[in-house]
Amino acid sequence: MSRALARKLSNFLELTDQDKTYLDRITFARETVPADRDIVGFGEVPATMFVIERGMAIRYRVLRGGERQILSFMLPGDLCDLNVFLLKKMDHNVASLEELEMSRIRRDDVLKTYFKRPRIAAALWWSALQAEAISREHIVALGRRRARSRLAYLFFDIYWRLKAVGLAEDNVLNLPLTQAEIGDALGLTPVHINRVLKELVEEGLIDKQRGQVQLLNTEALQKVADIDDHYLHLDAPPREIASYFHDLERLTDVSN
Amino acid sequence: MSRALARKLSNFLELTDQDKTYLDRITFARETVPADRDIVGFGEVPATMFVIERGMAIRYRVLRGGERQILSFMLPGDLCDLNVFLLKKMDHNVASLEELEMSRIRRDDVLKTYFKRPRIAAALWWSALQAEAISREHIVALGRRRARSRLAYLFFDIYWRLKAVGLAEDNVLNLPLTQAEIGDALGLTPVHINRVLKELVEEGLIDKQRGQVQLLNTEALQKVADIDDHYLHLDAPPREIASYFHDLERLTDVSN
DNA sequence: CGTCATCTTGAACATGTTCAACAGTGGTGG
DNA sequence: CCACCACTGTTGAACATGTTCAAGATGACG
Repeated sequence: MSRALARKLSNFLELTDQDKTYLDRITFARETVPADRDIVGFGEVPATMFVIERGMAIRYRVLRGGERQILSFMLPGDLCDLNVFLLKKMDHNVASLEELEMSRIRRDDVLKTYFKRPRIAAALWWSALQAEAISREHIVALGRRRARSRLAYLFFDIYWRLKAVGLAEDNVLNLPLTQAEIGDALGLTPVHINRVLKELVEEGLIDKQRGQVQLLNTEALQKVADIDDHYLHLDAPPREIASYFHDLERLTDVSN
Repeated sequence: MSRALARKLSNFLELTDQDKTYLDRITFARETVPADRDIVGFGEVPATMFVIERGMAIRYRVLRGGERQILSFMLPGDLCDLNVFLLKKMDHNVASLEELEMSRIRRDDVLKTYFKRPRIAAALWWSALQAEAISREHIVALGRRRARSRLAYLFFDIYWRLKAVGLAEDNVLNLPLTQAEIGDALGLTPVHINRVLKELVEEGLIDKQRGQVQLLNTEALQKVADIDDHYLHLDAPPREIASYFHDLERLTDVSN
């Protein structure tokens, strides 16, 4: 059922057919969500975890004054949240940015995975780690980068992540965001986003049209962004860890 | 050996004497680190995880231009990182802010804990979750709050966390930070920190002297910070989760 | 074809930065 | 014990980046 999840996890380890079958079995209730709908609301106690299958979602917080801060973007294959299982209630919202498809994974099945399918659990853990690395980069961007730099960083973040799940052509990315939403992610006003975006286009660094951005000069743009492509930690885990989980799984009941 | 860790984890679940003995057994190599030393450097592959026993540390990144962004503060009982185990190399540094004591936990012992002591593993997982909630709040602060608000937020963050491990008297917190370091955490310049700090003192909201901050009017200050105290998720996990791990542990070999 | 959201642009403004100078403070060695 | 040094904190003035407010243009969609 969940092609996206398998695709994402296979960045971390090679999935056997058996693994893929297992993932198919625990993902269920695939559904289509219209654009701009809250998927999980502040204060709720989510009973299942879910996976984005198609489309883009955000996690965000709204402050008392009504300002919004987007905490992260969720792309196909991303999980939300390995975490919320232990929390009593959500401290933020999750919403669709466009029409998307998602499916669910039961809390029980996640817990069981931890003990019955250590390799897959390790891959899930890994994807949580990657999310944290992304979140660290977000903090750096908001704390210590100027507007142009934040924008460039955003493009690369999304581009590399889309690319990692095979959803971006070379130097082109779909970005179904209004300028206000970009501002909410980067801690800037829509007006300023508009201006800086215009600059980047005029300088020939990017081109844009209808929710699509083309990176015209990646080298220069990456200099503007001041990042390298290592922070995503998309490469496989250290060998010893991988083999630890592999060995462990051989000793474990994999029958269900 | 590790009083701090047990103290912290007991916020999440009741630790039996056996649990405490187990934690003692897996923490080792307690050592004292002088102030302003890198504990784990960028690019390194950490072989062990560690726990802060006494004192304060930071995780930080340095940009090409030399600007620094502090990613998080690490207080006694905090782990660094449940995460790095799966990463090939560190994408940030960890350093001591003052003289501190830390001890280590072997990678193997962490992995074994996951399968042999599910309850403790759940508590470790929980503490990783809490760290993420803190990091979400950091993003909100940097993205959508003004300087006064960020400062007030920082005081509460550290205060509540210190309080949770029994290390803060009422409305007083030790904050062994220079104004430059506060700036590096909040995405502001030292000069501006100085000015806003002065404002807060003149308004009678706080008092400060020698690395110590007193919260004089918590109600007003919390309004300035625009946060509530729920985000730390210090309360226990949902009952069903707790009992799941409890049951699981009864079926598991706890002998070593 | 009308309506709503989004985008675009200008001008005045605010918050925070930069640069620079000096004061306090703690630690070190003579 | 004092003198010196380095780091931290403090303050002012000019400046820059990004915000706010406001108005109009464009575009998507029924």
